[in-house]
Amino acid sequence: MTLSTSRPAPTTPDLPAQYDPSSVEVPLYRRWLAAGYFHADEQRVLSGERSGFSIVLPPPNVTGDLHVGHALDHTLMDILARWHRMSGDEVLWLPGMDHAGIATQNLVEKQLAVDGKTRHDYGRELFIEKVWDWKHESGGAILGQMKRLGDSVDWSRERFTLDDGLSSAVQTIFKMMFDDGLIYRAERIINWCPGCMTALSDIEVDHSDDAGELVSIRYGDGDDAIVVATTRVETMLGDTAIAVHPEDQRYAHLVGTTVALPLVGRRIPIVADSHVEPEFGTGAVKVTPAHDPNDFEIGRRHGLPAITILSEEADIVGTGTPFDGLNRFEARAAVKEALRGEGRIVAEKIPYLHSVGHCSRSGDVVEPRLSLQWFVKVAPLAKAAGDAVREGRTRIHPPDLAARYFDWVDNMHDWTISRQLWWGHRIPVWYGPEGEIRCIGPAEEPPGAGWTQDPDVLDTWFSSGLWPFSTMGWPEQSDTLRAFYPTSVLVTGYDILFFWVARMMMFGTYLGGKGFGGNGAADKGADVPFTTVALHGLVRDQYGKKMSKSKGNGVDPLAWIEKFGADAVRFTLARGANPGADQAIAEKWVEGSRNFCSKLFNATRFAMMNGAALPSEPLAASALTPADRWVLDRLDEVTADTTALLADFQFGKAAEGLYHFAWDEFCDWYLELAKVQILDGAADPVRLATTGAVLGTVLDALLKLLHPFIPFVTEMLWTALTGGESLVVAPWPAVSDRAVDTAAAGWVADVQALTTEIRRFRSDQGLAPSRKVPARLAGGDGSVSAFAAALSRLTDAGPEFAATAAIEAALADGSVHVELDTSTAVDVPAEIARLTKDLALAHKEIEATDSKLTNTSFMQKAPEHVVEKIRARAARAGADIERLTARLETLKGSS
RNA sequence: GGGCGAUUAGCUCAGUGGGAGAGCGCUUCGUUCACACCGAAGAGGUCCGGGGUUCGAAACCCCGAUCGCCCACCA
Repeated sequence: MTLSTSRPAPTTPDLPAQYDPSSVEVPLYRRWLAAGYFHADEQRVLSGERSGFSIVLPPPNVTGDLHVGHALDHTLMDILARWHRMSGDEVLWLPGMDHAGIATQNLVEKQLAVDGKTRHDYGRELFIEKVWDWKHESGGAILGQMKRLGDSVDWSRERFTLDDGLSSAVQTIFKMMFDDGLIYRAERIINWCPGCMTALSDIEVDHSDDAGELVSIRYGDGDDAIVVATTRVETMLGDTAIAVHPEDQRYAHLVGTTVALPLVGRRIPIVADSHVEPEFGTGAVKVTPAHDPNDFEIGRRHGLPAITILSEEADIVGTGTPFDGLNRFEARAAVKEALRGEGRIVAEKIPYLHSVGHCSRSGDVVEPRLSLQWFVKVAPLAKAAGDAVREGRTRIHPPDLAARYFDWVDNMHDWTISRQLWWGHRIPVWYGPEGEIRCIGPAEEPPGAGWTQDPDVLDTWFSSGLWPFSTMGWPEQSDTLRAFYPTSVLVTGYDILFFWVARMMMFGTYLGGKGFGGNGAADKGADVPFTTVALHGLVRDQYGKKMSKSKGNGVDPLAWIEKFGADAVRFTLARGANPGADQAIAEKWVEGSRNFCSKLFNATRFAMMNGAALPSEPLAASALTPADRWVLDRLDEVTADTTALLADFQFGKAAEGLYHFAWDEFCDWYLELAKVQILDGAADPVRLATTGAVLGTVLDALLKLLHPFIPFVTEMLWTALTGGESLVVAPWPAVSDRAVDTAAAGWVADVQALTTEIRRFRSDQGLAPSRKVPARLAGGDGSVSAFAAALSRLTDAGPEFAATAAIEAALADGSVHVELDTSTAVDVPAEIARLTKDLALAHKEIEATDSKLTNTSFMQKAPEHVVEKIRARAARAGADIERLTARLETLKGSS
C-alpha cells in the first residue's frame, strides 16, 4: 500500500538504514561497563532500599572455551539478571573460574612433554609456577567470550578457586570437618587412574559396557577342585581366598579348607560369604581384596590379607613371579597362557559384555586399588542436603528432576578427596615424627621442624563446592554475604546436578547447620546455598544428536556471534530452552533469530519515521481507535505473560510469546493499521499524535520486555526512540489498569478474518496483486467507516473492479458484510472446486457440533464456556453453508 | 540390574481433558517506498501401537514397541 504524501514529512531517525550487529554490540558492552551498571552495591540491600538478587556463575574451567552449552547457561542467567535489575532488584551476578585440577595439570604437562620434560624435572614449586604462568597467559579465554555474549556480570568481583580468599575458605572448612570427624584418612579401595597417576572419585569415572572375555580357571585338583570365572585374569596373582555362598551345597564340604593358588603356590582358604550369588557362573568367586571393592569387603569380613600386585602405573609388582614388571594387559595374556600350560583353563573366549570404568579425563581403564587416601564421610552431609530439598528450603526446577537428586544424595559413597597431583589446594594436614597428625587452619602457623605436610591436593570439586559462599568472602564476615547469601537461584545443566549442585548443597547445609560457620554472617536463611535450582538441558545438533568432538557436530557459538550477532545466538538459545529438556540448535535457526532482530529494527525505524514517541501524558481513552486499544490490550497480556513465565523459568515460552507478539501482531497488523491511521491523520492532528503515542508506548514496552533476551539491538533502538539513558537500568513494564476492550479485539479479529478471506480469494483466482479488488461494506452503523477504511487499505481494494457475484462474510454481529466484485475472468471450475471443498468442511463441522449439542450427557456435564464455544462454531458453520451454497449456485448458473 | 524421559507436519519441538500448533523446509504469487534478513496465499499429521476411564482423550490409567539419558562394586 501507499502512504499519502500529504502526511507530515517523516523525520529521519538516528538509525542506520540496516542493522549490523557486529558494529553495535561491542561498543554497547563497553558503554555498559563504563557506566558501572553491572556493579552490585551491598549497602542498597542492607539498608533495605532494594531487594537483593544474586547468582553465582558456575565457574568454567580455566582451560575452557565458550561452547554452546555455556552460551545457553549464560544466556539464561543473563536474562534473569537483567530482568531482576530492571525490576528494581539489586543484582549481583558473580563471575569466576575453576582451577580444574586434573584437566589443567594434564594440559601443562602435555606442553612440557613437547620438550621431553615431565613435571618432576621441575619439581613441585617450579611446576606450579609454570601452571600459574599458563593461567595468566592463556587461561580464561572464556571470560572475554562472556563479554562478547553480553553477560551482565559484576567483573569487579571475579574470583578464582585458587585465590587466597578461596583457599582460606577451603582450609577453614576442611579443618571444621576434620574436627567434626567428617574428614578421615583410610586405606580403602579407590578408583585409580594409571594414566593420571592419581585417585579419582566415583563421579570422575565413566562406565561403559565393554566387550570382555570371561575365563574360567580351575583352582585345586581332584575332589577339591573349584572353578572360578573372571575377566581380569591377572588379578588372580593377588587372590587370597575363594568365596562361595554359605548355603551352596555343592561347595559345603570345601568351606574351611585351603587350595593352592595356581602359578603362585600360596595356599588360600575357601570361605562362605553371602555376597556370592550361587546362580552366577560356577557359584564360586576368586577374592582379590586389594583390587576389587567387593573382594575388599569380603576380605574384611573374613580377615583375609590384601596383597597389592599392581603398581601405581598398573604394572605387576611384588608377586615374586615372572610376571612382575609386565603391564596389566600384557600380564592378562601371559597369566592366561601360563594357566593354560598347567591345564587350568576350563573355559575361555566367552564373550562377556560388562561395565568397565574409565577415567573421565584420560580415558584409561580405571583400576580399583587399595590405597591410603582422604575421604569425606558423606552420609550425614548428604542427609542434610537431601532434607533441604525435601523440606522445600531449596526448590529444584523442574520438580521431576528432584528424583535424580534424591537418588544421588541417598546413595552416595564416601567421597575420595585426595588427589596425587600438584595443582590444587594442598591438604592442610601435617605428619609429625611420632606419627602424630595435625590439621592446620588458615590462621595457624605450620608446625616446626620434623613435620611434613601431606603432599596431596584436594579434588577440584571440594573447592567448587564452596563457591556460593567462598566467593562472597567466607570465612570472613562480609557485607556481601549479608546482602546476597544465600543466592537466589542456581542456573545450570541437569548433567552436573550430581557433580556440583549436590556438593554445594552438602557444604552449604553443613555450614548452615553450624550457624554458618559460627561467624554470624548471613544469619537469615543461610542454611542452604541457594533457594532455587533452575536446571536446563543440553544443547544438541539439529538432528537432536549429542554434540561431541569425535562426531564433529560441535558448533562454535562465537562463529555464529560473529556472523549473526550475539543477540541472535542468545535469542535462539532462549527460545529453545524448556526447563530440564534438551534442545537442538542449527545455524538456520540462528539466522532466523537474526531476521527477527532485523525485523524489530526495521519496525522501530519505520515507526519513528512516522512519529512514534513516548507520550508526555497518559493516552486519552477517547482518542484511541479500536486498533489502538487492541494493541495496547495485547501488550498488557504479553507483559503479564512474560513476567509470569520468567518467574517460572519458562524462558522458551517467554521468548516465543514476545516473538509472536512483535512479528505477527505488532508488525503484521498493528503497523499496517497504523498506516491507515497516519494517512487519515494527515488531516487530523489528534489522530496523528495519538497513533505516534501508541506506537511509542508499545515499542517502549516491547523493547524493554525483549531486552533481557536480546540486550544489544533493544538498547540501540530504545535509546534512539526515547532518548533514555539505558535499558539496562530502565524499569520493567507494568501492566496497565485499563480494562480489556473486547469489542476492539473483535473489531481487529474481523478485519483480520475479512482481509485474509479477500486475499485468499484473489490468490485463488490468480488475480495479479497489482489488480485492485474492491471490497465494499454493506450494512452497519457509522463506526463501520473506520472498518471500511482499514479493510480497503489492507486489501488494496479499489474502484476499478465492477461487482456482480459476492462473497458475504458475516461479522460477529452479522450487521456488516463485505461484497467482493468478481466479474472479471474468474476461473469458474477452480472456484467451484474450492467452494465445494469448503462446503464439505462446513458440513462436517455441523455434524460434529450437532452430535455434541444433541448429546444430553454432554449438555449436562460440559462447562458453560465449552458449550458456548461449540454453539458459536455451529452458528459459524451454518452461516458458511448458507453463503457457500448461494455462491455455488450463482457460479453454476453462470457457467 | 535400578530409575527417568521421550514418541505430535519432511526436520527440531510446543501443546497435558473440550475446534491438531510454531519455527525451519516445501509449493504458488509478489521487488506499490519499514523490512526480500520481506510480504501474501497454500500443501502437508489414523498426535508410536493396543486396551481402559470419560458425554468427550494427543493429553489421564494399564500393557506393549522403539529411542534416549542417568545411576550401579554381578565375578
